[in-house]
Amino acid sequence: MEKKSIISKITEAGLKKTKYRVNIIDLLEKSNTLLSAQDIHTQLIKNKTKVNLSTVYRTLDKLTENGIINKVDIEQEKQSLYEYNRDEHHHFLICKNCNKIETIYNCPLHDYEQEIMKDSGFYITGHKIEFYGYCKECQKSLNISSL
Amino acid sequence: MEKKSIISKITEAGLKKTKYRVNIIDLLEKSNTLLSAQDIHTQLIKNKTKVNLSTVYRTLDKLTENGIINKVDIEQEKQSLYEYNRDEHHHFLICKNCNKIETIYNCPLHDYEQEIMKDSGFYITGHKIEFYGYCKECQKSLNISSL
DNA sequence: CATGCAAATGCAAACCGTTTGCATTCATAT
DNA sequence: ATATGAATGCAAACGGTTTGCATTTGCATG
Repeated sequence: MEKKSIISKITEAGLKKTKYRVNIIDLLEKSNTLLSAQDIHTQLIKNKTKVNLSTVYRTLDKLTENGIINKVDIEQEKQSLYEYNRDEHHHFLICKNCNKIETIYNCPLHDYEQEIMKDSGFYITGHKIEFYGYCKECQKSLNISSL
Repeated sequence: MEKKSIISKITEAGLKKTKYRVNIIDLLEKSNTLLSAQDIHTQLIKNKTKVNLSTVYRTLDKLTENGIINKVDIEQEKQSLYEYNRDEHHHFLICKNCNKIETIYNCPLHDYEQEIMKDSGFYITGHKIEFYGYCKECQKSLNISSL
């Protein structure tokens, strides 16, 4: 993503443009994996951007509040993870062996939610699914026959 | 559940029968809500069973490892919660207003999992769903029209 | 019933990801 | 150019959970 549109993301949210916000959005937008606050901190330091870990946390909070990024809490991960928000509903496939996290973009729950609402009276506004299992590579190395 | 069958649960798992294990299983089996380690500790103290919090944690770990209870991590809850394992596949409805957690017992994901496995090559062994929204009572108090 | 051994427990301290209070610096509206 | 509130750095606190170690307990065995 160009720097311009990163900056407009920030200002449109009513936030001040700071180098950390720009850098962190950029990092997340470019990353093809979920990143923890620590990961991001390490990356920034590596890129010669000295920054305090607590600033990273505060930045991530602000960006999450404003819908620019998503905070993702995965069951067995101790650290919260973050991703750039591309406004695409998705869920994660979590490998129990190598801990790799894959993303899937279709979701079958819409009809089912209607059904639950009718049956239970609970008004559903969102959901989260995590699938656990073994990725292609680990199936081979662990000798798991998938189908 | 009678005390006898609690004890056989413990011994069948190859664990020593201790008063804490018996009491904690009993508590969870009787509870109609999920309980945290703290909740359980408080309950035991209230029932005149002096016990250390770290023992509660160790007991819950052991019982979880042996499939007698389930550990449940809910997104915004800081503490892990525990429930007696009734071997019924289920998911939770989490009220964003009062934080009450309801349980639902049917699940539409089986067919969908087959599809994902075929499409992605990822071998799925389990999943977790959380639904967020508003329970019946909170819909009234917050004036949310559900349908 | 006595005994030995591994497992379970209590206690205090550590752990670790995250948050917070406060003084300083910075972004931006005027 | 400047004033003002927001953002940052730093160190310390927080809080749920884990751990090391000395002591106690459950239970298999004789």
